[in-house]
Amino acid sequence: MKEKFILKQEQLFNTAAALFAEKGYHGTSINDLAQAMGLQKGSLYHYFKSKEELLFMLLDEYISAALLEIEKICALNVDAVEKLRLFMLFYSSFYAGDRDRLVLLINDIDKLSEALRLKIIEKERRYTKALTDIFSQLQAAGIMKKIPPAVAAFAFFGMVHYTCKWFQQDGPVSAEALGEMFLEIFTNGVFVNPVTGGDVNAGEN
Amino acid sequence: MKEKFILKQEQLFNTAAALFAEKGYHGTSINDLAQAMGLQKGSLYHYFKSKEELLFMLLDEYISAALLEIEKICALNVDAVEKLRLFMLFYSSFYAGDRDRLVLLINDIDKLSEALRLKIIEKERRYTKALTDIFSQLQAAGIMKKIPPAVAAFAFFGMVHYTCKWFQQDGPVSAEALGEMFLEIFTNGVFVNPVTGGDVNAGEN
DNA sequence: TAAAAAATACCGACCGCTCGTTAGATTTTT
DNA sequence: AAAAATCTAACGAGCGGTCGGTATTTTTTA
Repeated sequence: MKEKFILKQEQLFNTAAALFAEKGYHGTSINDLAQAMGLQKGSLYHYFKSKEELLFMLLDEYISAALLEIEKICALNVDAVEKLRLFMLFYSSFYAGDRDRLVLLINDIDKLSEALRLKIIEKERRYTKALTDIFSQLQAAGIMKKIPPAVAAFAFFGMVHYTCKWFQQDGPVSAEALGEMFLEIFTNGVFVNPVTGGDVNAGEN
Repeated sequence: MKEKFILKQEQLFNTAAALFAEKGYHGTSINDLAQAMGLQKGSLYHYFKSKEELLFMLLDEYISAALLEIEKICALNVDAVEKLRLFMLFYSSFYAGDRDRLVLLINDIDKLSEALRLKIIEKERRYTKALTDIFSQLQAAGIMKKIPPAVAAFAFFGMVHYTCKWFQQDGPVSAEALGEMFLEIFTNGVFVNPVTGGDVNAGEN
């Protein structure tokens, strides 16, 4: 039975994610982690070969799961408006749904060495491209304002990623409801009727 | 002449901010900092009494400057729409304008001990309240959709704070232009014409 | 089914190194 | 000569990681 190993490793991963998220990667010692698991630190090295590899596995597992779902959405045969809706709803609830991992992805990715970091960044790049492509399509169709797609994409990622600093899963707003709000803010804005003044280029095309 | 002291301390602060931003608070040693300043590490203790106090001073100086300006804006005798505009433009260009300090504020605030962290958080709380108050006024006036003001505020902060992960000051988009885009996205959305479907409660009031 | 063998999980001491911090001596500036 | 800035050397603690050895569990064998 390999099950036992996998099970305990998973428990270890979750504990590590929680500790890293709380005190930072460098701020959490292997000993801290061992204590939280009720083990001696030497014992942990049966589950990973180095602290850095542990961090990498946490991040990679997480981002790969997101990427899989996102590429499914992008492969759907629906128009760009609907694709954007699905993307944003999924992305919001996915990332607002696992605070610990999100904190790691935001704070500690730079603590990886070049080689490992690039593997993570490459995957990030893929779904950044997915979203900018959707924006480009929307602009080509005259539906979206001429805001640089990359700026729009990072503005959205910012809204979502920052949830790890304030959003509580057990609070009055669910992760799904939050996604709906982000979608609405991002596509139509918070104002009931458009208010002009500093408009970039609203209404053309 | 106290000038020399202040000047060198300022230089030290900027160096520390850059290193902390790059490698993290725990990832940067006093020795790293000393080398970057061309001094021995013991010598640095003429300029601060502990590493933690150094971090605190960096954060406090920065957030206090922002808060001062924000409270000026809130005290202006203009309507809420204009107040929101001024708030967002200032906030965007201020935070997108000093990447190092912003990274610290996002990543390393939790490395402070309880007592010092609370001092920073209290100031953050004040300008979070400033923005939520503006939203409440806009909603009372029927100008803004019924999105919880706190959610809207954090959505905006997220867009801005996340710039430290991608925005380059010397790139094709200036910090001011970025502020205009964020304002437009946030108030009117990226779509040219409102697209319904998942609307929270657009059009009422 | 029971003993033997193999694989797994864990311990605890230890390595070399770096950490933040301190204190006293020394150099540089005023 | 006084004051400010810097250096040197050392401290105790903690770091990530290693290793030989020991329980414990699982698998194989008879």
